[in-house]
Amino acid sequence: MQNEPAEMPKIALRAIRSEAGLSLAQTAEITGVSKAMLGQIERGESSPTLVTLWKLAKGFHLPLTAFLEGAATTPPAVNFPESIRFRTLFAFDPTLGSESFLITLAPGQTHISHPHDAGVVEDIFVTEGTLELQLGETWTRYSAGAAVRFAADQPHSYRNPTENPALFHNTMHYPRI
Amino acid sequence: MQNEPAEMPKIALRAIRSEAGLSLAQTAEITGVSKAMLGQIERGESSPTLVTLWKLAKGFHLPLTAFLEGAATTPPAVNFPESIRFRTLFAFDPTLGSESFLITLAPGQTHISHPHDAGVVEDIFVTEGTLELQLGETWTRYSAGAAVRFAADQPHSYRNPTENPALFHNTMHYPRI
DNA sequence: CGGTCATGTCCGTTATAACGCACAAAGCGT
DNA sequence: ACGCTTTGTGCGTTATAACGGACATGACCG
Repeated sequence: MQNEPAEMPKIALRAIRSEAGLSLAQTAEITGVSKAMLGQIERGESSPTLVTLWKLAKGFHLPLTAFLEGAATTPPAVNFPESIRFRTLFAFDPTLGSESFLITLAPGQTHISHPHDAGVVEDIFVTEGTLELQLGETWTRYSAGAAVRFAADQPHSYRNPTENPALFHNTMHYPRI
Repeated sequence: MQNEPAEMPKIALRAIRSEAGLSLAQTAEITGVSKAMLGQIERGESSPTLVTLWKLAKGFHLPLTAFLEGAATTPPAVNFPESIRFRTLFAFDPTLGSESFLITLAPGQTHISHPHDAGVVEDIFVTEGTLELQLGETWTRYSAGAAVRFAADQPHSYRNPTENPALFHNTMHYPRI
């Protein structure tokens, strides 16, 4: 089983380069990788070294993952009922070790969460409105688009200090081992 | 000009391997990369090829990004050729076995995702607009508020058939072997 | 103290990534 | 047409990634 036909990982170099409107020569200039090599990489005739990939990333001022097809991934969607306060998006799954919720916090409301087990990590992503999170003594304010990850084995609270509802994503990770 | 001291990208191989409690020989067995080469990579004496990195990722059933330390430390938002925007909310964490993105799909755009490793589960939550997900042959439409979980070890695509941008959350789970 | 096994590193050879330069094809003036 | 430029690809050489097998070290056990 082990070696799959290998489906050699393809590099998004050609797409990125043409997006930037650069020639091979120009790309060689800014990346420090030879023109010939760039061509071979684009045609899949060569499997670049990590240092070469690094040069490309630096030259284009992009993260390395921008060139890797298999690194970042994709999405889809489905229909669900609406307007809920505390909605379970994905129930706990022992194999995956996580569960996630969509939480709506009404204006002025505060929610106190008791500490979870040691090692548990919690993710917050604010999709709408503004939310304040208390960790230890300090409250921190987060607005739509903010993403926070923190250790959940400590007391923490949420509150919505605004006049509008706050909507956020909450994912709990229960680490393996 | 600029060859910056280069800050040669470091590979997290040793950490991942010891985490899994494997010897070099065992690792060579499951990845198909020779023991000697694994040692050199771990000591930074060799810059692995993309195919080699790929073998490592396959062998450990991990995404490629799990091995790249400096990959996520560059820009936060990436522009893909096809007008799809990936913003990394939480980079891959081997302990938690997950990574998550915020994805914007422009009107009329389609994005094709290659199958991931067996057992990989993908979560989608639509926060804004409408998008369609293809699993196998069938397209399904999802609107804001919809949540989907599906096996990512199959080809899948998403598209935005509307006139407005679609915004959704994407979380990848890499289950323990 | 020897064996035996496991670990990781060193060494010689082969495969191939990366280079520089030269070339063929396509574009642009004049 | 003709040069001149710019595109990308081909070719020979060099650098190095990758391999298999031998080696040194330490752990465990008689």
